[in-house]
Amino acid sequence: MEYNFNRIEQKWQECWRERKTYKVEIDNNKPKFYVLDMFPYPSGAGLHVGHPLGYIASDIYTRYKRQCGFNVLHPMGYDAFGLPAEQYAIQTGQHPAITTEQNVKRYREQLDKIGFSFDWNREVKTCDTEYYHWTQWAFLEMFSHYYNNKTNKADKIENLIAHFEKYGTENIDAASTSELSFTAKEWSEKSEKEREETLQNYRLAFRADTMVNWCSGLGTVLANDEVKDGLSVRGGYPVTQRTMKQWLLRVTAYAQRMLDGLNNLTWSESLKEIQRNWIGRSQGAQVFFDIDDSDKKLEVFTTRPDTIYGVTFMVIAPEHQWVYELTSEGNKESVNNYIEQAKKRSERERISDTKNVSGVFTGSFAINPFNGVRIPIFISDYVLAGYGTGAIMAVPAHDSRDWAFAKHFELPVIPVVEGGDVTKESYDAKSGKLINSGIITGLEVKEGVEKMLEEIESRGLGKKQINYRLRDAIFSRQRYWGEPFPIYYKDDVAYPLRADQLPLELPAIENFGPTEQGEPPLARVKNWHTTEEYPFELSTMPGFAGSSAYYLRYMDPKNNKELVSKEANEYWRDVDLYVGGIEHATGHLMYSRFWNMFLYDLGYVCESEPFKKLVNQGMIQGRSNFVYRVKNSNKYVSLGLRDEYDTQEIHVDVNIVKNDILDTEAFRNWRAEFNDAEFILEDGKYICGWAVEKMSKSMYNVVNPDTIIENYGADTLRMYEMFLGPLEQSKPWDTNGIDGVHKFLRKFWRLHFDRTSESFRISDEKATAQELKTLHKTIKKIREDIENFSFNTSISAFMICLNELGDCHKREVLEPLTTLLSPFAPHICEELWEMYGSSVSISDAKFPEVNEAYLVESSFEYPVSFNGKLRFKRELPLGISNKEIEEHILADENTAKYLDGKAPKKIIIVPNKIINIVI
RNA sequence: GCGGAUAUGGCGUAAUUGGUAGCCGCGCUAGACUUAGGAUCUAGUGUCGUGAGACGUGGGGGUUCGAGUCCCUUUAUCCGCACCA
Repeated sequence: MEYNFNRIEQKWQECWRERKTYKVEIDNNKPKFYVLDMFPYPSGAGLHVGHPLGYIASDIYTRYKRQCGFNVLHPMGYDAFGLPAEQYAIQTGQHPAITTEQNVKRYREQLDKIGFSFDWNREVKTCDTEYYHWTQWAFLEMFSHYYNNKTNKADKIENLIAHFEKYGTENIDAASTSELSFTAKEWSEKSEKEREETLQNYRLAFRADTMVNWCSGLGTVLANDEVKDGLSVRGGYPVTQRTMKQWLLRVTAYAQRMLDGLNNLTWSESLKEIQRNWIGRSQGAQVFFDIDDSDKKLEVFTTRPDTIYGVTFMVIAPEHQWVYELTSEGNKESVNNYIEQAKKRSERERISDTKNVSGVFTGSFAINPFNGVRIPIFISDYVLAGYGTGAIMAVPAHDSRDWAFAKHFELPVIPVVEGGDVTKESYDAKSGKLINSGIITGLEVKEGVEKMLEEIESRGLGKKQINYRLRDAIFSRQRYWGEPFPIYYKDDVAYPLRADQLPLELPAIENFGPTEQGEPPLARVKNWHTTEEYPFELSTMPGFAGSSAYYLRYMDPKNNKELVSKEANEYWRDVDLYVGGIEHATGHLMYSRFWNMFLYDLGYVCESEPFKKLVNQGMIQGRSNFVYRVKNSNKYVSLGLRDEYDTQEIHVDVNIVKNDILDTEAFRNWRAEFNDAEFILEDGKYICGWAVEKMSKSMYNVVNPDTIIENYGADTLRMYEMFLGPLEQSKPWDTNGIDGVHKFLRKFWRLHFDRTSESFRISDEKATAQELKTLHKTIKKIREDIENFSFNTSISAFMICLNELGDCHKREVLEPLTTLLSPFAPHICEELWEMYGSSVSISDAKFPEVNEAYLVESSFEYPVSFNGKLRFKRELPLGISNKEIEEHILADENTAKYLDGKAPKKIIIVPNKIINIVI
């Protein structure tokens, strides 16, 4: 019987659906295991062959774990709110909900064809009201909590208010936008509006005037991780800096915990490093500098307090709050000009223009607190308003940026660390002896830092401080297709809805663009207010809101009383294995950890980290094919002959090319312009050129899983995707080579059938020792490979196994082999499993165990080397002593030949490895 | 500039973790069976050499009886961050 993969796969996919084979429930008799894929954004283009790579890997692992006796949670859903559907809506008027629904349907069809073991009963869509109910709920919880640095966890805002009522800000150590100071009496005298403004300084979800990334192309603000090189990640529109009133999440409160938490996670080092860089912890000191003729003190942050004697000027950012106060009469004009210019520059210009030094003198002077020297204060955009205090003490001798600035404005450069020649360039190294440095002269840099920190604190000039690069996440988007904020305004003061008023449903609208006044689309909704007619917030939440806690919702997706029940959470706990792309390193994976830690503080979840182990699958790039058109003709020349002509390279659809050979008929039919194409062939074939490029429609290199499944079957697709190379490596998709794994499956199928009668027939004959050895070697290898996510080598192991078995039709060998193969190729194995006479799904079969007894060897073939060069091999029994081995070898006639009369200097014997004789 | 990763046949890759480099697959070559094959099967396939053999894991150096693997140095490619004080 032929291996009819189309029939088999369809049959089993239907069967699994009907029997609900992959439905999971809490089962306290079994250990749990949670395997999660990053849920997709259902885009209009559908899945290409690169998308399921991670899903296939996680599915293999899921099926394996299940056969090993775990109760495995393996859900799937859709990250359905987002920009593309909304951009499409603006262009076409088609409601994003409809577009999304269509795309979800298409995704589901494509996913189903690959044969995944998802529990679809637990499907979530972030745009479903029942789902975003809990996104809104979490937001309200953040709104009503602040971060207590003393207990190092989130605490109820009521407790903070109670403290204010009794003691004011005294003894408060809380994460805040700015440090406030007031008494209990002052608090009691505040109006309701003033109190709310004060509380916004502490809330974990809060509203503030803040410098934001404004993207006029998308008509919305963006978070830092949504901007790259001054352009929006989605769409590539330019981004400018602006001050706007926005909702933010105080993720910075959790910076240290997010940093520490990384140490206990089984994530790749590179991914952890990306998060560490993104958090960007730096330890240093806050120092106040007196300002000449003023009672103000300029606050700076420095990681090098040891270089304070080398400070020759100060620099503040153009956006610094004291810019105007520090500017003297005579400098007003130039300062104003500079600030105006700085405002106009986009983020992109500022980034690309880092080599040009620019700045302007304010006319003010600061006083160095250690040597009393009067130092000028400048304004320059190389100092960022958003980091530290927006002001720096400049040490040109030991900081390259300060050095460039000093050279440009001809400011003095005073070396304070021995080691470099500061007339040529700054000496930035953090080692050497301190010189010209008063009380710390002669100390090493490290000692100097310590000493200065003590001095700064004891003299009351400042204190030790830790700064983070991480910014609070801007949480509002001036967009329609997202979760509405459960917030209304009374007298411009934000009030939360009560939990029992949730969910606040996203109202339907018809025009999805911003209003003429530039307000968000929700401003078009007539009844967008509470029953008391207080207006709701017009912004919606960003994409990461919905994806931050979806892994919790899968545990208990239909619960309409809470995000997740205690029972479900305590059983499923956290994600044991998370598979997804590295592109979420600074976005989703940061926000999710923050969100989870917050819920952990409140006692809603029992694990502080959501994703224990994480595997980043590589990106699948496209492999484009080219034809070469002879210029000014409709002739096309094959790759090897193109040098003889003047040609033009044209992308050709990879689906009409096989093994780089063009299907010339299909090419003629591909597009009208090629209808009468002529070909200059080599060896009767048209060979195409190729290149690795991004997989995209415009390169005609998109390969759909559907096409592959039609031609080779889902099992072949699954195995080939794994065979392509190590999971974590990026690689181009190349359909060449798929025949190899397909042939393997066909061969495996044929072993179960009688050649002549074509009926299912396997023999009950006892397996030979050699066959059992091959089988158990393979079981061992496959087990190790799956645990190590080395799926490419496990496919090789299967192939080797079949090669070694040859024409073996024995049940004793083939039946365990079928189970072993079933996580990789579930359809064909289910079909065979049924023929073996089983009535249950193969996913309930026990994963084969290794019997080491079959693997025991009695002898070992030693490679014998002379001076490290292999000369011959000698088989010797196992377990004999090194002395006996030596005797055997010295007695060997080959040895005598290679020794050539000389005596060996040394004989190295590594049991079961090698024998090396040094002459 | 800082940080991370990678480099092995014509191609994708493998190597028991310091012990026979190139497993497995693609491609290619030859043969068999075929009316035919982009089907199937068999054999071969790192380079040079008729051969014995020599050379070979981006380049250079080192440690070692022995290095793809460890150390130093250098080059190239990819990724992340980037006036972060």
